[in-house]
Amino acid sequence: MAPKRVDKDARRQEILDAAVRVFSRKGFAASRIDDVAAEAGIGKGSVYLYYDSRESLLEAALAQYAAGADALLRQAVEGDAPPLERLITLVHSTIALLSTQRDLARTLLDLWATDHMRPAYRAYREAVTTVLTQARPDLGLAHTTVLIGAIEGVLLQWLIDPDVPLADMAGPIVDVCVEGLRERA
Amino acid sequence: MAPKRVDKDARRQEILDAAVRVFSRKGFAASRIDDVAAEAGIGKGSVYLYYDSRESLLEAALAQYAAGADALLRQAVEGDAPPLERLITLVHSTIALLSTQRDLARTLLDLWATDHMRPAYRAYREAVTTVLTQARPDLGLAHTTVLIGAIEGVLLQWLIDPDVPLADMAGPIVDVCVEGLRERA
Amino acid sequence: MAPKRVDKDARRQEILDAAVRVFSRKGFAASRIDDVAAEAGIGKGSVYLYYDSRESLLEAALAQYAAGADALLRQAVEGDAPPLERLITLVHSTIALLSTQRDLARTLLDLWATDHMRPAYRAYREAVTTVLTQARPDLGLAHTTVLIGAIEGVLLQWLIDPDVPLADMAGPIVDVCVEGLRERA
Amino acid sequence: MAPKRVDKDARRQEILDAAVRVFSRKGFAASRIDDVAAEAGIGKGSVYLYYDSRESLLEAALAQYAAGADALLRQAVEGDAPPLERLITLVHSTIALLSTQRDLARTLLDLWATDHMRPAYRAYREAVTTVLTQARPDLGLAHTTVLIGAIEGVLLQWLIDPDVPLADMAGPIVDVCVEGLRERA
DNA sequence: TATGAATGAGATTTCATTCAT
DNA sequence: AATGAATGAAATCTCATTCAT
Repeated sequence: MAPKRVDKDARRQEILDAAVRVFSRKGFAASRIDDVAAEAGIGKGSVYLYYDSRESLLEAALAQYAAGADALLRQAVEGDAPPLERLITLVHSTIALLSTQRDLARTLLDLWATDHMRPAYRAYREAVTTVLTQARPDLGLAHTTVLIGAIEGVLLQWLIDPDVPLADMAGPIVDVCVEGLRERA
Repeated sequence: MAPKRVDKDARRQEILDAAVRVFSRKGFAASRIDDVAAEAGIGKGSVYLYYDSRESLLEAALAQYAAGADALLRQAVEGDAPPLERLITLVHSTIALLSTQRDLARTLLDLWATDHMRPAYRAYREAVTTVLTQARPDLGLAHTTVLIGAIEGVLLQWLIDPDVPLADMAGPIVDVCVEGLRERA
Repeated sequence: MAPKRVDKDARRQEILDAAVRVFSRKGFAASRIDDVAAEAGIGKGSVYLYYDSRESLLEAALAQYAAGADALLRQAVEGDAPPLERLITLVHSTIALLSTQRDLARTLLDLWATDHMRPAYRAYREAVTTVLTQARPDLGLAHTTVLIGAIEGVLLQWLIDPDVPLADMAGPIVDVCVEGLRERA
Repeated sequence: MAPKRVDKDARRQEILDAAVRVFSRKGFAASRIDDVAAEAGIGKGSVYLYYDSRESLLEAALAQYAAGADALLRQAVEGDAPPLERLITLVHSTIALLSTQRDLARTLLDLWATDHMRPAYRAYREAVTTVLTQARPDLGLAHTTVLIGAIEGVLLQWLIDPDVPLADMAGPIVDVCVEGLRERA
């Protein structure tokens, strides 16, 4: 029974990975169930043995990302290190998380303007705001917005142009948007 | 001789505006020609008197934005003012341009990850890079990327949450990403 | 009043001629009212001042041909000359009629397999049969069919390939299908 | 592994046969995909599993005819029998081919004046010309045209009026257009 | 469990016809 | 009388989902 379960879960994940690759290449709107099945190397009908609908594949992709992101956010908000350090860590780890999952990141971007992303996005904004406020109670929402913007905007550039060295950008972002702030203090 | 209701150019623009509003609400992929026609208050077939296809509505929206953006970029690159001032002006005017056209901006975002946006996006990046290099030859690509990222990232937040005061964000962006740089020099 | 009437009739005929040219070029099925109006150099709506519908343009074209053909058939059936001579005249004049109206002939062919052509076609077959029977009571339906076939088949070839010298084909047809018969008698 | 109902090739042929029947009844221009699907007893979308478009159904019908006709033409041109005999055989077998496929023949006629038929038609004319020239080098293009015309014209009559005994017409055509020629030699 | 043929709702697009000017 | 913008019914084609095997 147990091995059976492992197989099913593994197959479920294979299909999800295939779906995310397809979504990344063509965008969710242009991605067909046929494409996902072909990418996963299975029959089209089999996709429906693991996911209820095309839409549910999308939800599973978002949920998978949210799970990873959630851990980072919790660490940042609840950690023991000084707030500024936790903030820097969050920037680094967020970028690290995304830079290893380019297909997923592209899929997220494809949905950024839809209601699907609303919750994940809100959580992220709130966590950064919380930590930045802990670190610098004197700074306002505007600075949070700029910092978050810098992270997302750099991500955006990398998604369009893979030559943008995303993994190396955490440093400059911190230099400009966070360390710069520290210096002035 | 006299046009039945409005002249053709005006009607063309009405339809495009309606389309952009629909694209903004539902995303391009989920927008139907019926929706656009209903939004414009005309029959479905009439849309095709002014645009060849659904796709061409999209292209017209992009072209309209590109025309506005192009003027800003040219001013920034070719203007007489000192480079740093031109850069600041570009940030302010880009945000001013977009903040008055929220629906169009959302449509652009909906397409950000597609090939459609590639050219406009590249032009923008190159212009900012050019001016920033004029202003601060010592700074590298990484700083350009952060600055562009901050602008786009702030835009992104405003698109998802209209309460983000986009029109007021040019100042903080400049403070953090540009003025900060000046001080250090 | 009279000149007004003449104008209307002339315009009606202009439109019909334009329609036949368009039908000839594109086939009736692919011909649009817009095409006809453009060919006639008038507005699309004006076509409807002279013809009730697209279909009625087609009927008018057929009626016009039928009127010309009818005269030929009557001459052949009712004329005073010897039957064989009347038959030869019919072959010559039918081909003469069609060879000066290639556009109309193409339009007819486009409709050959439709119910529209049934009556005109039946009248033609009956007339030829009548005259051939008068000329050669000993010959059967099969010979009529071959003769009619030869005429139509030659026409067909000319419609597809304008280089076929239709106007010169009446002679050979008569030689083979009619004179050949006479010789044997 | 086992096909659900019939194997794909058989289903493809069923659909084509249904399409040809519909084309025959209504003409290609007036034939709807729904009609074809209904005639084949399947759903509308299923037609598209086997043919890319409405147009491709037409092309398949033409290709199917062309394949059969091609065999006849090759036999006539390359056979060992005396030329005149091969010509007579060609007339007989062409009519035999068409008389067993009335629906297909009507479809062909529906397209006679279109570019689709140009190649098949040209091949046919060339083959007849070749063989007739072998048989009677003294006869010119005009006689070929009359012979081809007689065949096609008889076919035409049968298509409009099924009572015309097409299968019995090869004899009279040969008598008039071919044997008649022999006698004179 | 796995498959892919079959389906039909729904989308895009065309165009004959109408009618306000 | 003449126009051509506007319309919407009807056609083609797509594809998520189902289900017989």
